[in-house]
Amino acid sequence: MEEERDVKTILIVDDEEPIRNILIHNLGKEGYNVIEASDGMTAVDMALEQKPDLILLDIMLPKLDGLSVCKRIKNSMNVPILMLTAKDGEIDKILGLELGADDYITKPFSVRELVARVKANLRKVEANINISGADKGEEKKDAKIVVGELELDSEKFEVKVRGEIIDLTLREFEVLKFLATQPGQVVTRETLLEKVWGYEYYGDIRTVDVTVRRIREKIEKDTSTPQILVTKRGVGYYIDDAN
Amino acid sequence: MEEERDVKTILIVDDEEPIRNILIHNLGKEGYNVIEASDGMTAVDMALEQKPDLILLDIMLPKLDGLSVCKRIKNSMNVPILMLTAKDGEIDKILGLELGADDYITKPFSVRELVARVKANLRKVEANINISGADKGEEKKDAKIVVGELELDSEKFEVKVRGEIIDLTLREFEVLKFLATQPGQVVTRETLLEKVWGYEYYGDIRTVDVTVRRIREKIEKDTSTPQILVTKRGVGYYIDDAN
DNA sequence: TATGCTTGTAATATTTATATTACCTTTTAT
DNA sequence: ATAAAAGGTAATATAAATATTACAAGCATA
Repeated sequence: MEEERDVKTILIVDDEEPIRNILIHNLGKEGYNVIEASDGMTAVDMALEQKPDLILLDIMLPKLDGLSVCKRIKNSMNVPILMLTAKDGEIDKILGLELGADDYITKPFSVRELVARVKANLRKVEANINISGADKGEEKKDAKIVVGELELDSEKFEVKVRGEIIDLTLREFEVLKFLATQPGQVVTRETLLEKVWGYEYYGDIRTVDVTVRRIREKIEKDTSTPQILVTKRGVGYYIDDAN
Repeated sequence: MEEERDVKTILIVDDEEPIRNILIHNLGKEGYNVIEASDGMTAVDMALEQKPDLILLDIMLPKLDGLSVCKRIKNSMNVPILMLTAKDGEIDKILGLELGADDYITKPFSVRELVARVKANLRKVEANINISGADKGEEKKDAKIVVGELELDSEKFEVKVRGEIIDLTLREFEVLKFLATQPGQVVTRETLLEKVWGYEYYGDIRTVDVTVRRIREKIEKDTSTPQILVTKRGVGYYIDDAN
């Protein structure tokens, strides 16, 4: 029978001290040995030197972003990496770019859930079970979304309207994509701010209106009577799939 | 017209007077009604008595610490609480988050950021009140209501009558939805005003009639002999589910 | 560091929803 | 049948949400 192995070490990488403290406290309480880094460079160094059993990695980092950190570490060692993200759009990057992240969790996360995920990932490694973050969102493979005369390609970040390629900025693309993944469903501005801009965003709600207008300028025949990206007054916006 | 309607009240809880003053000044400037408490006990009392729309709560307090205050208040009312924390000794914050604090901000904070966070949190609450559970992703249970030849979809804010999609305004939709959730049940105008328009609404009762009429124009074959949204003379309105 | 592109902000204009009012019609009770 | 009550309607006024615009700030790139 296998005895309990020595204490597991977890490396936390986040530039916000409060977040690190939350994690240190809770994971420490669970009996893990916790080490921390506040920027990407340091994270890579610590990972290679101390060889933690698991890494919690924020995607937004100074000096070297989380995605690059993930790639570099995965390049030279096989440690489970759990990514922290602030908005839904970032999940695509994690899953799509084949960085080798093993799991992800969106902020704001419940501490209980995070601890559970950490445990699960450690367990799986120990049992040598091959896991991938993809088991969370199978349908994420839908790189292409087609709604009416709208086509989105999340891999190419390309949009076609009536067959014609349209050039959207990243922000515009993400808003359109979020709406297009659930055609007909009315989405509030608040939801868009949270899912596209990120929960940490605290700006004017009208920002959404302006972005919507810019999208419309590019995809609608007549901006004054939108046929695709439609307003539901008093509620928010939706993609009209009635066609 | 009066201007007392939606002035939001914010309770500031901090033992340092200078901090309180900064907050009072800045939030007051933004048009909020600001009340203050300098210790935990008073804070709980004031919260329960005055029912502020949002609470700014320092974690370090005399008499009763911020965490306990948070817990007590959250226990008896559902108000957004924004925790203020000093930059060191942050471990406690975790607990704050687990206790149901909605957000936190670390000292020293930028006033601009704090005001933005306050706004964001109030906005979130408001969005949830106005469009009840619409995109909270919680209970999809009552997303669709079908009564006779009437179908309501609360996610799409869409109404179908005899298969045909009808375009209702938000107010119309909410009245119809309220009635449709309890088919056959007669609802008074007063109840509708309270449930759809809101507690604090004091306006003409005729408003209901007019709204009902507009709904009828859209869903009834013949407005002079309503088959779906029916009047119960002397009482109010109801959805006829006898069909 | 200059340049162009993206994004956010704030002020204003426009559109749409909603409320209110006055008056009309129907029902009810006597 | 008639008055009183209840409800309906349409026109208009008001309020609110949204659209638009111009500009500024940020960022990356050359």
